[in-house]
Amino acid sequence: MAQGSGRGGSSAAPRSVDVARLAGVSQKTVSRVFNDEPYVSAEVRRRVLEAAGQLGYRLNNAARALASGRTRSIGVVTLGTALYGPASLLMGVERAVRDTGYALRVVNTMEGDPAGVAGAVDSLLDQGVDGIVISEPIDEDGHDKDVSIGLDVPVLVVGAPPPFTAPRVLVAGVGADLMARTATEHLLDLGHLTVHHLAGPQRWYAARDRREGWRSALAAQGIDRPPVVEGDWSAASGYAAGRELAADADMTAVFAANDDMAIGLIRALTEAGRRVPHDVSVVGFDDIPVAAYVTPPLTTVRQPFDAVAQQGLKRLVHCIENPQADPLPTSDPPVDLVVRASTAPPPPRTTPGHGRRTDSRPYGDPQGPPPLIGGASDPH
Amino acid sequence: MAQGSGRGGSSAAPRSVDVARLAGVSQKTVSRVFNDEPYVSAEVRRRVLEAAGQLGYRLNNAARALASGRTRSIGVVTLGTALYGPASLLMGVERAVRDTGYALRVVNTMEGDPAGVAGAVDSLLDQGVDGIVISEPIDEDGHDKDVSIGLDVPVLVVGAPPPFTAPRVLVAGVGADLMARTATEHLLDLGHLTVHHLAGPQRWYAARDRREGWRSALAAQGIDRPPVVEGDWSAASGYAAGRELAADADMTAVFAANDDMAIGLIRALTEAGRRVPHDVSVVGFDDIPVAAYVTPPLTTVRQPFDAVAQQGLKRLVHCIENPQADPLPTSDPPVDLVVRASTAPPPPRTTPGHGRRTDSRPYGDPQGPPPLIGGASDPH
DNA sequence: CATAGACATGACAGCGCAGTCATACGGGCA
DNA sequence: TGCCCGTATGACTGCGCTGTCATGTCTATG
Repeated sequence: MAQGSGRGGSSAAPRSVDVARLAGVSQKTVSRVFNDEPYVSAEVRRRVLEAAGQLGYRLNNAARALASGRTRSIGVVTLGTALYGPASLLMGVERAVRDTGYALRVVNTMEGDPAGVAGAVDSLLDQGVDGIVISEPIDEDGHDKDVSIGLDVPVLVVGAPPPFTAPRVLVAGVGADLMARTATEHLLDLGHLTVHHLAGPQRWYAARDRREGWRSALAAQGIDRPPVVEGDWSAASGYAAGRELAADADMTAVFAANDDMAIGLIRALTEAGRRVPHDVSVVGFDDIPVAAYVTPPLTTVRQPFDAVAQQGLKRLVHCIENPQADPLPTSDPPVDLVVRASTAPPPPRTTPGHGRRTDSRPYGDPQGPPPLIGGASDPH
Repeated sequence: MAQGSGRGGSSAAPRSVDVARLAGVSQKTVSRVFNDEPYVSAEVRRRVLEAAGQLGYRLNNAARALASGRTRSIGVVTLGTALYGPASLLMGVERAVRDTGYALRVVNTMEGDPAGVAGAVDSLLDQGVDGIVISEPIDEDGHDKDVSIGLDVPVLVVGAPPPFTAPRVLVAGVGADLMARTATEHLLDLGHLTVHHLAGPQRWYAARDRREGWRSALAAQGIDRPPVVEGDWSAASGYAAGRELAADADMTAVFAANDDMAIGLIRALTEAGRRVPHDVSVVGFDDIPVAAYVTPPLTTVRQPFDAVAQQGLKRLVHCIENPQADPLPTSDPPVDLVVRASTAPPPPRTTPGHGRRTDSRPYGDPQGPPPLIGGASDPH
């Protein structure tokens, strides 16, 4: 229909019949070649490929999807932010998807979007996908709690517990709780009596996870938990939190739920005369690209986005292609604490207030370990 | 085929015929309703929608694409990095695409990928898209120069000149050259005699653009250009460049092609005893989220990613849906220089070496304007 | 030498929709 | 009254591919 002109036309994308005719085989054989099906002789395969190349033939995906019932594409639901974590995860997913031979469809859920994750999933189902990846979902007002997937499409949830009612759900944890715990323990090991926590917005599962890791590290040692300060991931919110925390003279260590907030926090502390890491140690989370170069270089935790995405997608694809089979096992990603110069032992407690050192070295030149740049403890 | 079972089955996605039967209309009428075609009475439309809701019907996109020849999706080619610029642009594109009613397919080109942009475009064409957005392409060895799009699919190139041979190409500039020029002029206006440039990798058009803006600002005032130092966008490369530049005692101002490099640069200068902004002023590019909170808060240029993406997509969609019509006009995005505390007038030149001030205020407390946080000159 | 099996290919139907055309109805206008 | 046009609907076809099954050829084996 679209193309009413008779056979004579020279434009119009070539179809598999055209290739078949040119190669002197049946249309079905062309299909076999392009799907790597068995039982095609080398000679015929060669002829078909040559004819295809000559005509500039490419498989029509729509027809393929219609006939086979599979779209060979995977949908991803992401937050619509350029935040380092979500963005990195998305890139990891893209890389991983490409390896699997599937195509990628992307849909955002804007924060505050009433439709939320459910709407995004719906739109992916409309578009037609064989599997869905939900990356770091947030829990808008608790309403997303029970997103149910009507269709029998497997879902991979990354970085969150499964709040989804669906026939087949996989979970790929980035192990944020464990990593947060490691970060907190690092501070305790340095001798800090307790560790404050600058949390992310608790609507985010990722933020809750990190808080939980912090909580469990303190709980394991029977340490009381100072009140949690909550930010919104932004450096601005970290700055605001820092002004608040700076007032607490006993505060010597903070675990921030991401690097941006840690940087804002450090700035506020510095302005308030609390030196980092002299007076206060700060650990971030993410290892954003500039973390090693801010002042002081930030001790932080690096998330294995690529590894998580790759493993998760392998499992998702397995689940798509072997609907009955058991899901592949999952292995925990490694924890990677990057120790730089924003953490140090706490100041001596004999004299309350400032420590005994009165040298005038500016904050820009911390006395702790020298800035680690691309060195042994800054693997890359 | 896929489904051999007779009519009796209760699962299997409902088709438009099923809806038609239930609503007592023809299949074609259901199609009309779902495509908002004219000539459907209100009563029939209501009945169809009700039946569809009852059955949980959703249009089958593959069939639709096959029958109509349009996939209603747009492909994006991005670099596979979580760098702030590309990531923000991608998010902007996602938001904009959603508004247009198209779906989004995403493909990365990894840096160093021999196939490069051409391969990514090819894979999108394989997948079937009605339009393509190429976001901040890079020019791998100059080989990408002439990516030609065989199919008659309109292409929108963002942030680069059009190196593409295609029937229909649109360009959406982020105006990086103009912005770079503004940044450079800001430094000259402060009294700096010249401005050094820490460039991005010149394979990137974005990096070339910024260098060109810097060049033209100096050229306009007849100022000699110091040699360009080239980094790779990373803070590490900025740091390395900083060590190099710090040796040049005459150097008082640097325009860095992105914020990450600016931050690494500042760290290196600070370690070398060159205070920012006392001794050296630094301007970054991008306005990454932490830019206002590093030490010193970074003067930088904010790119209007959302505006560019939105306008570009509007034009692309127009081009898709009106193949013959003239492309929509383009308007230049606004330049947004965010002045913070990393720039100041140059030190007095009477005494070579350090300026006249000897006060011992640490760098963390710059004498320039106070850190601007969420204030008037930090609009957000 | 007959025959089962592995291999190689083709004929045919139909996936679920949108395009085209035919048809039927109702009112304004000559 | 008859005609035409705008409206509303349906029958039919085919988009380009893949699944199923039939068919044909060749080799190994009893």
